[in-house]
Amino acid sequence: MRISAKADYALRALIELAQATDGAPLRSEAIAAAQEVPHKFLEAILGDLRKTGFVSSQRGGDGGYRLRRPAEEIQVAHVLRAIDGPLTEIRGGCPEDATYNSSAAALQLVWVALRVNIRTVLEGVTIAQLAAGGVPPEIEKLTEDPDAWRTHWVIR
Amino acid sequence: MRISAKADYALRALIELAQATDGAPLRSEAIAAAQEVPHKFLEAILGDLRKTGFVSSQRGGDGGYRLRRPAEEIQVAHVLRAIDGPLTEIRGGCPEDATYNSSAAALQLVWVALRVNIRTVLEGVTIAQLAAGGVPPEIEKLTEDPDAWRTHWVIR
DNA sequence: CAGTTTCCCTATAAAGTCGATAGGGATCAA
DNA sequence: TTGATCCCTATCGACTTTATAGGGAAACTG
Repeated sequence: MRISAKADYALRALIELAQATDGAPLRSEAIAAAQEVPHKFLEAILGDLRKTGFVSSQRGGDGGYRLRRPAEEIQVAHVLRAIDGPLTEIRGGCPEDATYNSSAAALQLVWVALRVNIRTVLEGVTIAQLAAGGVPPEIEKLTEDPDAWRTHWVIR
Repeated sequence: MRISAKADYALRALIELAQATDGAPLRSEAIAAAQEVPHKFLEAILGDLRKTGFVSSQRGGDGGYRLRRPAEEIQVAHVLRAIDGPLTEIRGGCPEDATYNSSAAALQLVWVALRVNIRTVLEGVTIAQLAAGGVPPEIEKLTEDPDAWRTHWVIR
């Protein structure tokens, strides 16, 4: 699972917007500064988020960006799909379309099961929860094993 | 999670080798034909699998490739890491190295939990199981919900 | 030892993606 | 009208992906 810089920046921008409680919109420059992200790059990402309905924008002196949907309804998965495309892709297609000859047929089960487990996490966390500084208990539970925090290296 | 053609071909080649029970090695051409994979591309992949210790090779008239390790000990995750790199990457680094300011700190928990769930599937299936035509019951259980077989589209 | 077979190594290549940067046009509020 | 801000297009270098082509090196066969 490769999370691009673009997707990471998009999530951080949405979290920042979710934390702006007062009515005033946030300028892209302010978001970029708060999250230490290249301003012009973030501008392009905010454009994508606007086209996909996550934020609305206003130009002019008091302009900026606002969340367009309640933060409680925006799942991490929604953002990743809008920015990076499908969560799970096998050779450029979706898992249920992967076809194998009989000797490798079980591979498809692996890809479908993999997608299920990816969805459990990414559809189980909302921008509102992240903006509040946490994740749901069932997700947090997954991180409690110390091994979860260790990299498993390639065997050579 | 993006599974490249290369990784997919590598897994299918290893499954094919695991099913070759008699002592004779399998020629790359034979594997390519059985799995309908471009021969020259597969040759390069088999070279990678040899360098990473998954297979051994022999040249000459009766040459070909053999598994170098027991199929029961080769996890899908091992192959993907050797061919495609780390299972989970956030902006080019590992989840535990992702750093955020305090307002977005909870994102790291998402990435760590995500990696845990990815590992559960990919470290839970071996080449031997795939060659036998199935996956462990706890993995298969994940695929039983009909929704597991449906694509979740982007919300616009 | 010659011939055949197979692996092995290097080069090439088109297309696409990623992570930006630059410049200026469009729009809005005061 | 002015200044602020969003918005659009173009560009860029580096890298990755999915291959294809040609021939060298080694092993076995008779």
